[in-house]
Order: sequence, then structure tokens, then C-alpha cells
Amino acid sequence: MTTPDSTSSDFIRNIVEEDLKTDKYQGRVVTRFPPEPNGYLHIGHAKSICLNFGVASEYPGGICHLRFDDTNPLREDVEYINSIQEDVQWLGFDWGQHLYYASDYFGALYEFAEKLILEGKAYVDSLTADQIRNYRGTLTEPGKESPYRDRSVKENLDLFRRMRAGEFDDGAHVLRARIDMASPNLNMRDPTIYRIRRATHHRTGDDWCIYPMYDYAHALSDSIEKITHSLCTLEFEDHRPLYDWTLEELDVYRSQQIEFARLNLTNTVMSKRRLLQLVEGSYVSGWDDPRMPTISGLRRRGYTPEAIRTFCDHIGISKRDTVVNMALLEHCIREELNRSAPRVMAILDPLKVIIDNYPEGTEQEFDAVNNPEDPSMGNRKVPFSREVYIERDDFREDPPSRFFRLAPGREVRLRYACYITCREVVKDPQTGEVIELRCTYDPESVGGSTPDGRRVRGTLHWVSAAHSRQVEVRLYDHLLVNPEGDSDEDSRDFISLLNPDSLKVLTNCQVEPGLANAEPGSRFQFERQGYFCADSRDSMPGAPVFNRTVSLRDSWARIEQAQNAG
RNA sequence: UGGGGAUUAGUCCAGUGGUAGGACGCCUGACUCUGGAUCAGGAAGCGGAGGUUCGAACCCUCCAUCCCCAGCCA
Repeated sequence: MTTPDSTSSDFIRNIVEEDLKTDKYQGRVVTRFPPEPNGYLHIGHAKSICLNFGVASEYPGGICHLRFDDTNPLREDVEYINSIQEDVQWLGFDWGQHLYYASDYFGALYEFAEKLILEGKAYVDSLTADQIRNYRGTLTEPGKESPYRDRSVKENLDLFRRMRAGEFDDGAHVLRARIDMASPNLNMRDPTIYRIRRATHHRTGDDWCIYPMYDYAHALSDSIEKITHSLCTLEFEDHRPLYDWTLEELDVYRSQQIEFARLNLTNTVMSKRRLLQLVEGSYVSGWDDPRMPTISGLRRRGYTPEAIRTFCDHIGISKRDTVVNMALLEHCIREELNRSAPRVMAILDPLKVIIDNYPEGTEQEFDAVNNPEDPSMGNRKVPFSREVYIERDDFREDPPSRFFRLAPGREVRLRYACYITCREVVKDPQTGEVIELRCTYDPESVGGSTPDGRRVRGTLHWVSAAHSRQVEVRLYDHLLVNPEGDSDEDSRDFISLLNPDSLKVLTNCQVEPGLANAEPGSRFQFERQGYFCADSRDSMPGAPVFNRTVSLRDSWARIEQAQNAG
């Protein structure tokens, strides 16, 4: 597996490279990640984080700021400020001293607004929100100028100062940029840049009752921080003329906005609105539910920062509106965990096997390799005795063709232990359910091979019944059955696409004794099953709960599926 | 039918005038005490039509399709 070249290029890095060549910014590269603290970060944000911090890190002296875009006190909260910082750090990025808040600039932003008014470039409008909307025109028709558009500078200044002083109710007035009501770009039809909001801000308290709008605040925040490359998503492309207008009219540092496509993933949802809907509707257990594409959800699921970064490298940066296959994310975590996760044997759906010719009351230990990919991880002892559990799915009374596992009369290997042959199938007389297998073992095969060198096709994982520990395991699958994922933002109906099998809780799993003390957050490969992570929320000392991060590739499942289909 | 963007294998990303390349996924085979991993091989693509050129994914023209914009959200 090749990891992407760290110098791998994209159109944004090409622009940065070119700007360096032409000395556009005196050799500086300063980016920023500007989340609004109104929700948890998700894998789509990770793309932006990796881009912004990544680009900055590729140049000497390059820096990336973390700036909270906290201009709307109605929707924002410190809870999110904390989780966002935790998530960015966990992903492996460091903003150093460069932690900022748009609210830090409220004073400066206010001064700039007065300057615009003084120069006749902004005015106080007293139309209602409804009226402003009607005056804006439509996509194909120009807007109409507000009757307040030609108020004198003096009157505008007076009104704006009184807005700031709290003399008016919410909605009574707004400050608008005076641009062009006939512009084909709706964002340029005298956009609102300040509105009255008598709300307590999580950082500035009640210092302000007017708050700047995104376009105005963001452009100036970038400029104040002397951001060179302001990277944002495609939907802001139409806003760039306003971004440029603001910086040019105020004659301040000219940051450059560049837009790239946001991330969409199959089989999940990505918009904050929908994520919030899942949380509030209790379709998931919270923002960090392991099924959520949030950073905290992926973390709890068992994903590593490295895997997420590798994923972001793999998907690249472009301007095409696309949907990345979830299989790529899964590939990235498998690839890493294959290298790093200790192997362990765990039976998810136990079927008891009694080895009749194994002496009763005795036991022995076998050596098991902790990670065949990394010999330095050493070996461990696994206890064995007369009764073991195997995976129910590893036995078929009537095996289909190419089924190499256990069946009546068949011989298989118990990994690291010995060969067993199935002699008898014990069923519940009522239900007909297989409840136990009577087997014999070949004493010659102890250690995993026989002197006669005969081959067995199947090797099963197992656990000694007398030594195993019962744990809870949670099997997670895609959130949505629909691979189209989030792409249809209008379908109000995505709830009906939720995968009913996205979570299966197994409470009777039997695992090797050593696993009982697994540290919360620790990751394992359950051999032949997948990668699992001890849940950091619900695990108790001595009673871990395991989340399935991702299953192993399962070629037998594919064969069987093909057989059933054909 | 106003404006802004985008069209390269099933998917994502490179390729900016000289034999279309990588990754994921998929298929074959080898190997294997994980039907894992690994290794080897394979199928699969420039939206369309014109034009410029010795030569076009790339330049020009037209067409088509998809995405975004009418918050006092970001």
C-alpha cells in the first residue's frame, strides 16, 4: 500500500505555489480553519482541517489559525468551542498561539462599519425583513432600492450609533452595504452587514446588541489576521465578489478566498442540520454515537487520527461536487489497524464444542502471535481445555460447496491449538437448534500441524469455555441504506433511509481472558472478524464493551452471496 | 429562461498540445495456522458535436447535463 506523496498537489496548492513564486504575499502562507461553534465537527470538517493546517505546514513559517466564527449568539455555545478544540487537537493539529474569535474583532468591525457609512458605502435600512426580501428581486429580475437607501451620512451614522447603543428592538433596522440592487449576483444587492440581536453572546456577554453578518465579519477577520489564502467551500463562490468588495472599499489587507468542494460520503449524512436531527430525534445516542460521521463518533468507533488524515490525503481537493465511497474510509482504518492492532480471539455468537477424547479436568496453554504483521509485538499464552466455544457461523450441518469450515465428519484446525473432527451434532429436541458439537481431536496435531503433513482447509478461532469472559459487543454498520448518502439535501425524508441494522448489540460474546481488562479506547483485531475498540463511555473496569470499528474483508461472505444469487 | 461553478473507469484524484496514470472498489490466480494480510495479473474512462493543429483530455465555438445563489444563518 502506498501512502500518498506528502508533496501531492492540488489546485489550491498550485495557487499557493504560484503566489510564492510571484511573491504575492512576501513569502507568507497563512491559512485558517474557521468553524462556527454551533455543532460538533465531522469528517467533512476534517477535510478542511487537513487542507488548511496541511498547506500551512508545507511551507517554512506557514501557520494556520483556529478562528471561531462566532457572530450569531443565538446559535452558538461554549460546549461546541470546547469540543471543536478537542477534535482538532485529536486529529493531530496545533494552532499554537493562533486561537482567535471573530468576536475579538467586534470593536474593529464596528469602526470599519462607521467608515463605510462615512464614505457613503453603507446605510441604515428600516424596512422589515419581509420587505427587504421583496425588494431584493428574484434570480431573473433586479431588485428595487430601499426608500431608506439615500439617507444622509449624518442620519445613517446617528441611527447606527443608536442601534449599537441599544435604542431599537430586534429587526427595527439593519446596516446594509450600498452596492447594486440590480446586480445579477444576489449577494451584491445591498447585503445586510449588521443586524440587531439583543442576545447574550457566549464570549462578549451583553457588550453588544448588534452583530455583524458572516460575509462582512469573515472577510475582515481574515484581513485583520493577514490570512493569505482563505479556503472555503463551493457555496461561497458567489460571495467572493462581496468578500473582495469589503476588503477593497475599506482598503485593508487583501486576503484571497479560494473555494473547494465539500466532502460527501456514501451511506451517511453530513449536514449539521441532519446530524442534529439524528441526535435530537434519538435516532442515535448522541453526537459521539459510533455511527455518526462526527470526529467524536469516529473516535469512539475506533478510528485513529492517522487513518482520518490518510483518508483526507486520498480524497484530494477539487471543485467537483462528488460523493466519496465509504469503502475508502474503511480501507484507511483497516490498513492502519492491520499494522498496529493486537490480534485476539473472540467468539461473537458462541457454539459449544466438547472434545470427547481430551482428558477431563486438564488444560494447557498455547502460544499465540499478537500480530503477524509486527513480530516485535510478541506472543501470548491462550488457555485451552476440553470445552471450547467456536463461532456458530463456522459450523454448517449441510455445508455448501467451498465451505471449508466445520461440518459433520469434517476436520478443521483450531488456531494455534489442534485439529478437531466433528463427530456428532447435538440439537435441542424441541427447536431443532444446534446446541453443541461433540468432536475429537488428534493429539498429534497439537501445535497446529501433524507429522503426516495432512492439510486442513479451515482454521477457526476459538476460546476455552472454562476460561473465557463474557462481554458485550456492538456491531455497527452504515447509518443509511442509501449509498447516495447526503447528496439530496431536499429529501426531508432521509429518516426513512436509516439502516435498521446499523447497530446490533451482542451480549453473550465469549473472549480470551486477557481481554477482560482492556483499557477503554484500546483497539484489537478479533481474528477473522474485524477491528474492535473498547468503548470509552460504557466500558466498566473488568467489563469492557467493544465497538466494531470495521469488519475484516470477508471473501467467504462474497462467495456465499454469489452462490445464493446465482 | 439572471449570475456563479463543474463535467477524465463503478467511485475519488492526477494529467494544461506529444502513447491517458494512481487510489478505492470489482474480477483471476499464487501464498497462507486469520477465507485476514501480502504478492501477481485483469476488466473498466476523457459528456456531445464542430473547429484550430502534423498531433487535442488539454486551445476555440456551440450544445447537453449536474451543482450553488432570492437569511436580519454560516
